[in-house]
Amino acid sequence: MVAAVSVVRAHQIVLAAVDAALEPHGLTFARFEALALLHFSRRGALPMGKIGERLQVHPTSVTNAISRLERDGLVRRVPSDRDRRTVLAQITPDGRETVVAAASALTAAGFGLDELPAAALGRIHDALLPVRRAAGDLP
Amino acid sequence: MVAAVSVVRAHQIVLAAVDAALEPHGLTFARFEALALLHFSRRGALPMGKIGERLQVHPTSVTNAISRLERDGLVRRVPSDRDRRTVLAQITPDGRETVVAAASALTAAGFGLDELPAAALGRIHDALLPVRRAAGDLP
DNA sequence: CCAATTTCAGCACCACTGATATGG
DNA sequence: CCCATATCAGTGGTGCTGAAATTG
Repeated sequence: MVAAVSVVRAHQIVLAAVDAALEPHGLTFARFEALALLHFSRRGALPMGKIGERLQVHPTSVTNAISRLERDGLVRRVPSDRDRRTVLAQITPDGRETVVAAASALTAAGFGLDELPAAALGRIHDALLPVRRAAGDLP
Repeated sequence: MVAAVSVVRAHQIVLAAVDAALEPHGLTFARFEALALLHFSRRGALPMGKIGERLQVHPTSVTNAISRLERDGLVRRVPSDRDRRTVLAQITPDGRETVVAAASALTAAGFGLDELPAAALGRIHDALLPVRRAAGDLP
């Protein structure tokens, strides 16, 4: 119980700091994740379904996030040439610019963890590994 | 960055399990927290503002959560006799019954952490302590 | 005919802002 | 007159379900 409350509380703290850092760039954490995923993908484009799979979110959430990113000109929807059912989300030059700037803002803000030494950050990551592994969040 | 993503991901996993355990009792995590806070309070009643302070949530969120708990008969709103501006949320017998049952369901579900040995849970808690301390979440 | 992919409409929840009524 | 307390209305975000269209 104590561990669960810790995780929930820590999340609120970290996410608040993350959102504050992202807000000036017009991004939420979910949308930043999607944009970063595209940025680091091979072709700068992925099928909608693949995005949901990687990010562990519902298909409709992907539709929603990508729609907003598209409205802001950070992503384009392009049809796949292999399967006419699938839609690819492709990051635009504007999108790449934004995601890089947002990432800088995040590191500058320290993710809400800026008071902590690197060793503490490592402990956090290591301690949470088994949780994520048990949930299939990691390979 | 890795630590921050770990916290966010772990939160999603834990909260999903927690919500699933709470759902049969008609509670969300936020409402469970509020109910538990009242249950363990001295008089079984606290001012709305005090609840928001302890739970680190917005005043309007408290109004919302308590309204729903009241609708379900788990809490009553009673005026304070010391300050006619303040409203006390008081847990009802039904509320106490529900919060105890929900807590059992939570421990039975293992908080989404049931695959982990106690040592791992301790490490999670300890690793996240400095985060919460830095944010003033702990005394 | 069935399955996969995406989208849409609709609902519940949470968090916030701004305005308001009441009272200290 | 100013501040505190709580509420309400409205907005944005997220996550789900159920249904639809299109294609494999």
